Amino acid sequence: MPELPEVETMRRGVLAAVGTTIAAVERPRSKLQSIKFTPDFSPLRRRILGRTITEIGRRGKRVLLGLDDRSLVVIEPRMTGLVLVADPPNETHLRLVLHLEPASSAQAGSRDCSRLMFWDQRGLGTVTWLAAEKIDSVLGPHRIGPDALEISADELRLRLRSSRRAVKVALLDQKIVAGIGNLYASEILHLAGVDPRATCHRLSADQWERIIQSTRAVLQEAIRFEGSTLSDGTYRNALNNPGSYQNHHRVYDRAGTPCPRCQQGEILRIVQTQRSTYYCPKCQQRRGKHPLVPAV
DNA sequence: CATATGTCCTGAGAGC
DNA sequence: TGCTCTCAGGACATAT
Repeated sequence: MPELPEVETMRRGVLAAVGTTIAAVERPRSKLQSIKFTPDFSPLRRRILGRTITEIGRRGKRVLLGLDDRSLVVIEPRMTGLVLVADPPNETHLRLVLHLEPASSAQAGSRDCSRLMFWDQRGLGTVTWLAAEKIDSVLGPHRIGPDALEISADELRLRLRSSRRAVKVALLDQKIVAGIGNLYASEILHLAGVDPRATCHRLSADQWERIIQSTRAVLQEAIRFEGSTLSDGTYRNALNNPGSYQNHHRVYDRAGTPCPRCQQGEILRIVQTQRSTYYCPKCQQRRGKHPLVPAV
């Protein structure tokens, strides 16, 4: 699940690890198949053991641990991965444990962060170590687009103005804009009052402006509520507590309920490129009056 | 049995 | 025809 708001919440939740040194790297033994490490686990452990974590960042839906030799550990949660500093939901799906020590005695005892963990139920997530000189080829602008919280309406329109794809499908393309996933794409387009089936090259500058405003509003609000924990309960923040933005969803997984804005139509579920899309057929139309973007 | 929030790859078909 | 774009489908692995 983790999309930009969930990954950003994870990142903020493990910031206490900045300044600590990686004292041990453990892959808990389990009957499950290992997640994918690049390079393989043993060489990866050798590369990061003894290094100090100098910064913790985010690139789209990935958490980045910057090390003191300018190399990078990239944690990619994909469907069910979690980055944790508190005890994980269970031991079975714990995939990686970094044991941390304060780098200087000055830090000891202040903020406690003795372990940084990666937990992943389905095991589709990945952990990758990148030497400094390889970072750009994997995470550079030709591989991943601008962050969804930073891209401008003009830049987004420029990148999609000749596209024949439906706008909802295009917003999921991480090379175009990074961080939007299936859940937030529906929420963003509902707030923007744009039909998710509308073709990109037919959208007006005004519609792109509303999409950008809604992107920022929805993602920032979702971060404020620490992301969405759906009915399966999988997503947790770094302290293993659920988010609460699911209580503010307007359309996602709400087919058959009245539209919270116009109160007229029922929310519909359709399928686009094999994935669910939710929208209100009354206030998200290709043509006709577009609604005001309400304050969030 | 079908469903699930992400990403990567291959191949078929459409359209300029 | 050739090139580019788009999408279906499968894969990954687990749980409800």
